[in-house]
Amino acid sequence: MEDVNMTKKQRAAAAVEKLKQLYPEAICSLKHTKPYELLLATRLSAQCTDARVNIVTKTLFDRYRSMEDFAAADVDEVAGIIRPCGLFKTKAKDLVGICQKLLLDYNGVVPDTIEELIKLPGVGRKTANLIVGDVYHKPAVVTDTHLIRISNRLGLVDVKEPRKVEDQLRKILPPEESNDFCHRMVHFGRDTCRARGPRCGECALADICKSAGKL
DNA sequence: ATCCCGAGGG
DNA sequence: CCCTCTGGAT
Repeated sequence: MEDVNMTKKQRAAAAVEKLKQLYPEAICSLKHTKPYELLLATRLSAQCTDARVNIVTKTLFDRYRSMEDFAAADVDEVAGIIRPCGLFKTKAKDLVGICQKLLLDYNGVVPDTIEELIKLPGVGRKTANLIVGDVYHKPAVVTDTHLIRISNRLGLVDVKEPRKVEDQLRKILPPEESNDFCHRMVHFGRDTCRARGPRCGECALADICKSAGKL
């Protein structure tokens, strides 16, 4: 059974190892060929499955082949293409605005810090962390809905606000492990530790989980 | 009905 | 803190 005396750091270390076994490769499931494409795909992923984002970006990245193409794009036309992803008016404005600002203020290079990335329209800390981690291979904590839910269930954190979850996880995760850990948590959340109906009976982390058998 | 790898504005 | 943006899958 779960050891109630485990510290959060010990629990985190155990979760890191178990998830490595479950998901040897920590894959980002958003298809892309360039950093700015990953940035746009991540913006599209809000309230939308990655599978659908990948269907839409296949058409989108074929229609607009460069940052310059996006910067000059008609927002309504972009909105028409990305409609199935939801929130399409805001997202369309953001995609065009992101590329315009990248060209104007960053010489067409996607910035490598959270502080600069969140200055781009529609880019918050979740998206910024994903870019910092996946493109620049720096320590990142990608606080998507899965990470927040599972971190609370496991007992790694005791807060819901994305910013606080990020800060608490930074304190207990080895920096070199945090990015892959976040990717694995997403897969774990889809497969086992689901929002509703978590499959505790077949969960490999039940023995280190604060909520095992209580959901 | 509720959820999906959110962000911005009030 | 709250609300809104939004379509699609379950």
